[in-house]
Order: sequence, then C-alpha cells, then structure tokens
Amino acid sequence: MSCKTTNADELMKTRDKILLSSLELFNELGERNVTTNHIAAYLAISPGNLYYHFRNKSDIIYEIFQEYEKLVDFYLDIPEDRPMTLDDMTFYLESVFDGLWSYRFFHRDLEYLLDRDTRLRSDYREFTNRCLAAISRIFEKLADSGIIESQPESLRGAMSLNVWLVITNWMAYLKTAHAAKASANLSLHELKQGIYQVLTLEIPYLTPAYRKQVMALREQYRPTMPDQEEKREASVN
Amino acid sequence: MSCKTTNADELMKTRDKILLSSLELFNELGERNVTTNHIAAYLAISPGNLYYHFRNKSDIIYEIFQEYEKLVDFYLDIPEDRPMTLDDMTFYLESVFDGLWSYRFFHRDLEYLLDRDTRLRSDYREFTNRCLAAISRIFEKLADSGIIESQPESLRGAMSLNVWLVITNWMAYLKTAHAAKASANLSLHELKQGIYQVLTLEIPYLTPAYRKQVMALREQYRPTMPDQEEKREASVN
DNA sequence: GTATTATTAGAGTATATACTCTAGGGAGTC
DNA sequence: GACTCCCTAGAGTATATACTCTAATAATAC
Repeated sequence: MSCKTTNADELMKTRDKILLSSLELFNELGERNVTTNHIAAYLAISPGNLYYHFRNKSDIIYEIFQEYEKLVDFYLDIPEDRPMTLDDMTFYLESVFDGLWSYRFFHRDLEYLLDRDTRLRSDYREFTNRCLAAISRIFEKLADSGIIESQPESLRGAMSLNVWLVITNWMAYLKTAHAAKASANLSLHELKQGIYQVLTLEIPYLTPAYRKQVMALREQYRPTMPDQEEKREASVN
Repeated sequence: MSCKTTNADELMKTRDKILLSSLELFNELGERNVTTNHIAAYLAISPGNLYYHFRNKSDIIYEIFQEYEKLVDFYLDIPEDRPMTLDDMTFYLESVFDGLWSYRFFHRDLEYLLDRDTRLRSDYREFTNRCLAAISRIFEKLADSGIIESQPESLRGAMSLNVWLVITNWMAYLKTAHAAKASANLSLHELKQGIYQVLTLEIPYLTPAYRKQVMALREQYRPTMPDQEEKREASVN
C-alpha cells in the first residue's frame, strides 16, 4: 500500500499524519481491520511514537469524527437571509455525499464505535439531531420557494428521518448488495447515485412549476448498469 | 448471563444448542464481541466440542443466516391467486420487522461478515434482490387492489429500494441516534416504529378510498416519547 | 553552552482469539 | 467382551492486538 497522495508531505506534523493515515486506512480496510500497529507501520513510525501523540485508538477515531462533524456542519449551514434555490439543494446533496465518502469508515462500524466510546455516542446523537433538523429546515425552505408543496411539521419530521436513513444507509447497500466484487472497489460516482434515491423521496411533493427541473436533475444521478459503469470508468481513467 | 429461556432444553442436540446460543449472544452483544470460546463457555461445553460441530465461526454465522433467509422468504411469499388486502400489508411489515429483530446481529456487522465469507456475500446479494422484488411486487398488488396509485415500473423500483433502506437501517438508527442509553436495551416495540417510517413513504401514493385507513394504521406505530416509553414498559413489566 | 522539553525508536507485555490435538467416555451391535 | 461410532473434555498453540517502558535524540529556551 503506497502513501504517495497524502503522507509524502514532510512538512506535516506527526500528529496530523497519524490522523490522515488512520482515516485513509479505516476507509479502505474498515476500522475493525486496522490496528494501531498497522497505522504506525504504514507511516514508518514506531508504535511508541503513535502512542505519544494519542492515548489510544479511540482517541484517534474521536478526533476524526470531530473533523467529520465540523465538515458536515459547515456544509449544512442554511442561509436564513434569502430563499432556497434548486442549486442550493443540489449543493447540499452533493456535499453530504462527499462528506459520507471522505469518512465512509465511520458509518460502517458505527454501533461498535459508539459502544466503545461514550463521548462519541453522545456527540453522534447530537450530530444526528442537528442533521435531521437541517434536513427538515431545508424542506421547509424548499416549500417557501415553491419547489415542493408545504407539509405539516409532523410529516416533515418523518420525511426528514427517511431521507437521513436513505443517505446513511446507501453506502452499506452498495457495498453489501449491489457490488458483486469485493467491497473495496467503490467509486464516489456510484455513491452519488444515492442522490437519485433521495430525490425519489421528493417526487410526490414537487410543485408543478418545478417538477420537470427536479426530475431532470434526478435523471443525472440515475444508476448506470454495471457494464455501462465499467465503460464509463475505463473512459475516465 | 443466564440461559434459562432456551438452552435448558436438555433434549436439544448440541449442534442446535450452539446455533441457538450463538444467535442469542450475537444479538445481545454483537458478533464482534462474541468469541467461539464465549459460546462454548455459555453452553458449558468445551471449545473442542464446539469445533467438532462447526469448522469455524463463519460456518456458524452462515447457518444462522440461512435460517434468517428461510424465515424472511417464508414471510414474503406473495399469494398470486387473490388480491392483496391491507391486512396482508400489515402482516408483511410486522413479519419483516419480527425477522429483523430475531436476527438483529446480522445487519449490525454485515459488511465485515460479507468480507470474510464469500458464500455469505453472494447469498446475501441474492437475498436482497429477492426482497426488493417482493417489495416491488407488493406495491404492484396494492395498486391492483386500489390501495395505492399505480406507478411506472422504474419508480416502483426506486421506491422499493427506499423502503428496503429504511427497513434495514431503522435498527441502526435506534441504536445509534435515538437511544441515549446503551444500545443493548432495545425493545421489539421500538423497532416496530420503523413501520411508521415505511408507511410515511407510502402516504403520497395512497388512494382517496384507503387514505384514512392507512393513516390510522400508521398512527398505531407512531413513536412514543422516551418518557412515555419508559412508563409503557414499566406497566408492561 | 546548558538545561529543559518535545519527540521518537523499538523491544517488550498482558491478554485475547480462533482453532487444534489427543485421549477417552458412552451407547449400541455382534 | 470387544468393536465401532458419535460425541466430548480440556489442555495447548500460533498469532494478533492494544498498549507500555526506557532510553535516546532533536528542538528550544535561557
């Protein structure tokens, strides 16, 4: 396994290199399959050095989570001084899936991680609630802009939760059910087909004025057939 | 940890006792936290005895999966000789969540399990596809019965996938985001609030003739507030 | 320069985990 | 009684894993 892309940076502090490499390895192999000794070996540093910077593996994971949290909170900041556009919605969807991709190890072993770290459990709980509130607020503002029909608060809550469930489970679906090949080979492009699924949830609520536009947007994320996918990737690479 | 409920049965063969206790322990503690030595100790048999009956831990998991698969396939058998009723739909929802509950360890560590056992990977893949086809067929028959509006095949496919994502991720949501307490304490009752979420997906497609009935059904699964939940459980136990 | 502090190496450890191996008990059959 | 076959015990093992400890080196302050 090479570390050309990110760790060659000799200017980076050891502590940051540990965080970065841990994230890379976790994403690629799953947290469960990555030991602290692996991380040290990957960085060509000693285990002692790693443990000088972090008390234990949980602390590494916790800090990576905090980065993730910060990123998503940044993405999901909703401007309250202007109406919401379709472009805003697209940005939110793209950003959330980007975040999911960058920290994809996290949702994979979520339950285990939360069982082992109570800080993480309560932080994640609040994080989820913030995300749900943001999704709900987005629906509200989309209704204000006449993109979707307005819905009562109770329905909006349940809808937001469904959106959250689809978003956070889409990756697992791809890795377990969709791909015949081993779960390692998964592209950001495939992940973003989750946007197609999220927009599917919105279809019945679209206003006549915007229906066509949103349906066209959705079409851009339509899942490609596996063989088409290979061709596409071949032409890109 | 006691094993009164199921393992006291002295008539049961060791092999079956291993499967049953493994399932219990996996569900309660997570597959990751249960070793073969634990299982043997729990049953008060020797590790050698356990390995006489099963070549390895993967084989135990694989057989448990096959039970799960059989159960769900049985539940999701769709009668083609008569129209579908609302009671049928309720039965499917209840059954699927019952199955999910009985084998709840499985979805928790799914990715890891599939990475370690290629048989399981391909079997699970087919299992998912059968479930998706069944969900889609259920939608189709519900439309035939005038319970929901008929939809084009492509939309039905995407809707079915969303239903699947909500169903399979509901448990993880409860364990990670909803419950403040440790994930162990989770009731079948709470799990079935997932039905509320699934029915939320159907709302926009309900026909005027059935809307009221389905909305009333949905209301029966409305999540209770945490404090109400505690009271309810206290009065039950 | 010297004292102090921050960083690193690397051998080492306690514990756990999946699994093996050998020996033998018990029940039925002839 | 001897033979066979199924089942079981339990000690044991190779490997892994998270983490520690000591000593040494680099960086910084004075």
